[in-house]
Amino acid sequence: MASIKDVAAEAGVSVATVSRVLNEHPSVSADARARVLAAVAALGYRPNAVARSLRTDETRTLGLVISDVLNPYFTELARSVEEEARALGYSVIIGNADERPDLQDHHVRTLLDRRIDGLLVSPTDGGSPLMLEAARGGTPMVFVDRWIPGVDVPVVRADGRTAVRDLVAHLHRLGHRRLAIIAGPAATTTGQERVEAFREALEECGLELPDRYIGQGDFQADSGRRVTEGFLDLAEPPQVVFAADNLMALGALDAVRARGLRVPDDIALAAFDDIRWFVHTDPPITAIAQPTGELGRAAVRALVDRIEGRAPHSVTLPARLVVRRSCGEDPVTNRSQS
Amino acid sequence: MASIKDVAAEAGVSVATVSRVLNEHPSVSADARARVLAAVAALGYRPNAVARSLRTDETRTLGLVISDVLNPYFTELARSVEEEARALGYSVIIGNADERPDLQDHHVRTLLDRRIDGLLVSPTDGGSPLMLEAARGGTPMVFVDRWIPGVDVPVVRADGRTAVRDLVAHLHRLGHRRLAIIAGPAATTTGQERVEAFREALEECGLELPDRYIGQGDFQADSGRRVTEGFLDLAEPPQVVFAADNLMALGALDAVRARGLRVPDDIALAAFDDIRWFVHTDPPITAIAQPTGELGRAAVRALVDRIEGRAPHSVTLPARLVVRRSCGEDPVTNRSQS
DNA sequence: CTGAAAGCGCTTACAG
DNA sequence: CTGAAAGCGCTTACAG
Repeated sequence: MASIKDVAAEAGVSVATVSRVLNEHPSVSADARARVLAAVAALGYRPNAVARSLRTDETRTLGLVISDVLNPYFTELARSVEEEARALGYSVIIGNADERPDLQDHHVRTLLDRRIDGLLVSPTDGGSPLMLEAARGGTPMVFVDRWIPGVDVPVVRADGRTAVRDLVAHLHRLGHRRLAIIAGPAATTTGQERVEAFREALEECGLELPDRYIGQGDFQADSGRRVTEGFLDLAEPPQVVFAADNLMALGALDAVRARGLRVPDDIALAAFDDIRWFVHTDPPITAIAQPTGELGRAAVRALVDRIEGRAPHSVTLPARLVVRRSCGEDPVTNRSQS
Repeated sequence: MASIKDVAAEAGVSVATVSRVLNEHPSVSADARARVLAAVAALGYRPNAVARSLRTDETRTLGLVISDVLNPYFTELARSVEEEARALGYSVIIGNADERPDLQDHHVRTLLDRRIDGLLVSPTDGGSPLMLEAARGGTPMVFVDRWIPGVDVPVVRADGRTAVRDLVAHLHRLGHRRLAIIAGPAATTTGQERVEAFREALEECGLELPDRYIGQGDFQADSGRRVTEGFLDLAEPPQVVFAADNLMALGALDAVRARGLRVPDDIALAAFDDIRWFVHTDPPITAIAQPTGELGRAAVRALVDRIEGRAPHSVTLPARLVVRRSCGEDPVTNRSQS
């Protein structure tokens, strides 16, 4: 592959001049520029980004470590992150942690070794030594969706509290009194928050959230299935199951179906995170929708602010309830939404 | 950030010795090794992969350019690619082309500039000059899922011909005679092949595929919706719609639902590509499943073979029909499958 | 406006 | 076993 030396030789100038033309440095004569450009075209030259990065100490690359690419929520997040980054002149390398702290560390390490300019993380756990060290060690970093308390890193996330309250009010209005939740890992902020928000909302309606109605999941479908089976085995099963993410809702649906039961007649179901397929499931599923695209874009902007020396700020956006039929028919709330 | 010089100074050896320890070169004394390791730990040193790549001319990185990350098929493909690559000691950078040739070129260019060791591509179109040049210019390359004819690049893909024949036989048995297809872009191999396979299978059953029953889609949900509306507007609408990918099936479902019609009573639906949600849609959708994980792994192995100087080979794996209820009840075929 | 030269952080043939 | 040195492909302060 042609190097800058070849271009310089072909154009009859020094490599410095070639570099200046490539970087649009103003002080280059029109003649030199033309000759360089011709040589570049003739040789099909493309600058070596590796060499450039070594010299300039910037890679124009962002790392994004997410907990699970197969989760449509994160897929969409990743997509909006890449879009915004591209618009700002950055590439992004995605690391999929698969909800495994060891894999998460593997990716953080690899990304750091590659000297990415900044790191966007949705932590799988409470924060490994490596991640804490990176955050303190000056690597520009921003948390998206989930975060790690006690670390001085901006957080871009959605607040589902209001939407959860709307959901519980909706359920209460439909006559449901025994509400259960499939929780995410307690080591994640979203895992904790959604349970807390749910509990508070129940309290406002004068309802309790007994321990047997809190199932421990891990944001993956299998755990949703397992927890739901446990709920169904109870002497007094819940009337509603609220899954803290869309994959666990899928698992819950599997479990209900395997027993030959029907949603919402036998048991109601709702989920945190809305996905396109929820419109077409049997029945369509009531869900809490996050402004995913906005989150991704805001996270990139915050990170790039930090990288380029501006003050980054945390962002919290509201989530909203989308009522469908999986909790029963509600003549009051169930309008044109779908 | 500490460099190899700092480590050398701290350990009281030359940078050459540090490098040897780090690369597990055999001729290093136990004493020197111990001192270097101690210095590495003390400084929290991590080798700069950018510098190493510049020197060794290898990045241990694979590029993967896919047509649409939001398509669950490609998400799963990307995941298996990353897994296999990681197992073989490579990282992967994903570029999402969003079915746009210009974006595809953008990613290919960026990846090439970064000097990735090899490129995995599922082309969005018939092949831009850039891609053809890369293929001919010696960049190790492998096509996955889709490919570009006339280029000497190994192809790893699924052959859906048999499964499509099984599908059509199933439909015929159910009494359906007017079958339509929502095709993918003619510029993609999968877009073409699926229509051809469908047409051939129909012929075997003595059925025709008239032009009005071939709708031109682009593998995105919106096109599935639009084409399906067209079908439903026909004086004699088809009895079955076969969507050439899962997203267009989603769009078709939207369109059918918007008209207040029911699947399969008013119109039957089947899709190429199986996804988890198809079990839970209303009704569950009959689909052709690709061995996606295997495809991703085989593609990586072929690419790494090529990179490391072994002879890569093309791989074709069979797809299979998964019968559900979206085409009507079939007492013969519809057994324990789901 | 232009070029020679230094240097980014590594690896590796060469000499000892 | 070890180190000095060259060099990967760039960018950029410096001198002219």
